[in-house]
Amino acid sequence: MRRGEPDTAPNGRPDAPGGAATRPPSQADVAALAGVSSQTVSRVVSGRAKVEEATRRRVVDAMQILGYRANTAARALATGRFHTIGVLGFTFGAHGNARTLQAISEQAQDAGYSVTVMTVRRHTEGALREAVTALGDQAVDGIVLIDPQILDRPGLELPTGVPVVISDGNPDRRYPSVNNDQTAGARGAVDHLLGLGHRTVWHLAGPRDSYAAQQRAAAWHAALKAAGVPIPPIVYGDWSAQSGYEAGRAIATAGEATAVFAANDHMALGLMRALDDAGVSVPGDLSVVGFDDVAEAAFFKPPLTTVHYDFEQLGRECVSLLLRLIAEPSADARVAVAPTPLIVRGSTAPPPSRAGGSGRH
Amino acid sequence: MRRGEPDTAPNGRPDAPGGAATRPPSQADVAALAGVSSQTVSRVVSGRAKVEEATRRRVVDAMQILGYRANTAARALATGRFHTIGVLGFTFGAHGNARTLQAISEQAQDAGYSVTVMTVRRHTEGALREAVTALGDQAVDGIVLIDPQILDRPGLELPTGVPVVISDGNPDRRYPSVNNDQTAGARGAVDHLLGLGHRTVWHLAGPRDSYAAQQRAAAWHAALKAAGVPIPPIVYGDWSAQSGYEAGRAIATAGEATAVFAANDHMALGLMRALDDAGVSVPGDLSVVGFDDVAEAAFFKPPLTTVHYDFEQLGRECVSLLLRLIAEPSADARVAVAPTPLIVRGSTAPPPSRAGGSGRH
DNA sequence: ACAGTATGAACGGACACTTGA
DNA sequence: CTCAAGTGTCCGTTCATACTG
Repeated sequence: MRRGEPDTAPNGRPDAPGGAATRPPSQADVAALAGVSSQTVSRVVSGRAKVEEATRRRVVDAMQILGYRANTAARALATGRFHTIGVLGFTFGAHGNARTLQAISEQAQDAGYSVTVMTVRRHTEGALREAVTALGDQAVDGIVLIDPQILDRPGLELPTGVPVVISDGNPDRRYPSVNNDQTAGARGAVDHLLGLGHRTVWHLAGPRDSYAAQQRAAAWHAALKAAGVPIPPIVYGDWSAQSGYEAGRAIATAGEATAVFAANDHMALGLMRALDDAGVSVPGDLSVVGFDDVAEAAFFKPPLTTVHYDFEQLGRECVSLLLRLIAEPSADARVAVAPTPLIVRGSTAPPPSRAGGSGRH
Repeated sequence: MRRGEPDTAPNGRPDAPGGAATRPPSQADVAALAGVSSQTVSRVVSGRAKVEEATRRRVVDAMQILGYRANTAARALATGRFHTIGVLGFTFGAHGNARTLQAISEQAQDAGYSVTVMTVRRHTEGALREAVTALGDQAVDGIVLIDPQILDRPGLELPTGVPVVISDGNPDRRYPSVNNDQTAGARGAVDHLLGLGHRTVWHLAGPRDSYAAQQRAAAWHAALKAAGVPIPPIVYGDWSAQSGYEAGRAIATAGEATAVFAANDHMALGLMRALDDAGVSVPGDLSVVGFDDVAEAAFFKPPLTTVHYDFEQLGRECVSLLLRLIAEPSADARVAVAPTPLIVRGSTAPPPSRAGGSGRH
């Protein structure tokens, strides 16, 4: 039914009859109704040029009547700008990413940008290429990479020509990144525990391929080294409470640790549960510190001492930086990092006194 | 630098010199390089028409060399299809919505669709209109409404002309919806508790404006009524653990309840924490059932008995239905609901024996 | 007549330039 | 000469149709 004058209603006013709407109203329709040229409609819409007030009103009224909405595709085609940013990640279902995405969405919306989410499947080769391809199909003005380890994927090629900002990523790479101060957070956790008198602090780390996990582990290591205390082996989890539980069983069995710094709150929860099952009291026998400060952490039993992480600010800063780079590709990419204060609750205490014996088994 | 022949390189091959890429390659560029017409390139891209194999190869090679990506805006303009679905909600940072969004994203991607997230701010009038306007700006082929109470907003007008599917929404409304079986889930929770011998079951509900919360509360009410047991007053929370904690204090103070069905796991967590603080043992003195079955619920103390909720299936079904409606607006909107089985863990038990006295204060 | 290929008009909006008071 | 409004071209694709060997 494209260009056929015979079988279609005249282009001028396609939805006049009460039937199904043929197509959305265009600038031309508005112009016709308002008795002006479509150029004038464009002026009114963009607000970038002078239009006489009376004319403007007529146009606005016509838009109202017809229910005119600008066609983003046409606008994007003409301007080369999509007013859309893409967010690329493994998953948006996980706590931290979800909060970051929400902040990104709000900040982008305030700036008049839409947000397109692009999921990279963890385990399929093809899907990876697909997601990135879609992102490269000239549909976004910029990209926030929310799971930076995606960059380690072989065969990955981020689209060139659009700016990319990495959320919580490796600053050594070729893209600018926005980071909360994970190092300070981890150090704060370790120092808190050492300050309570613990001889050393164990670490329940996130997965090896996570940059955030690596950073936290490195900061933990550095803090112990700086304090000159022995460095226990790292125990690895996968961010899940389940993995924390398994780690907790191992730690309880080993029976050496008096303090554990977990790389996120969910693992800390599983850890505490395993310790409880093993008859190890938290914080009486063993102190636990988490990371993230999820809203539930204060209601764990015991309430979890944890490092507060500001995902919202992270997301907002990513958008700010990205929009700056979109407007001015050579813009300064410095970004202020958000602090990561330690929230002390009930899961940490001085180690059990030597006098009382370590005999908790 | 638009149409000026004088000050611009000839349109034919703008990025030939090694300088900064002027603009992405177009079909015309590919066609020129391959020595065919751009129409032939279009055919190769769409695969919808016969092209001689040798020609096809030349075109594909040319696309490779130039790094050609189809311009989605131009395609959308020409076809009227955006291959994008919009997801509209209050927040994607909350647990359930985040998981649903992730499932939507994956399912949409598999079908070749992008996903645009549109956040409606809870408390600003203007922003609401803005979000919906953006969504209505002819940029999506369909919408999944993930927070159906958005529909209750005064002045809200969802764009017409694109199909809308509601996730977990009121089926009485004008849009088709996909629902997990919340009613069965809530009934299962209540029946489980009554089956354990509790005289009645209290309900810690979600916020009044949430349709999901309403449905769970209604099912709880119906189950009690069907059992012919007394119906305690509803206690309201806001989904947060904090609100669960406050409710828990009130319930502990009242001292009447022996069983509480909480409308989500996070409130159940706060509830249990408050009970513990008040010296009420769970499940010894009081049983608690949650709703959602978050991954952490098994690691609460005690492990939470809860109704399992399949957000992933919910999201997938929403996309399936929406794509069906996009392809065929009059398609059948029936959708199979996912079961919501009760997962029995450690937070439920028979009520304290009357003999032992109810005297826990 | 047949198989492939070339042609040119939309799609809706933006913008440089032009025209009318 | 200023300022509001109009004209015409182009953005990159798709699709119907005309063309060619």
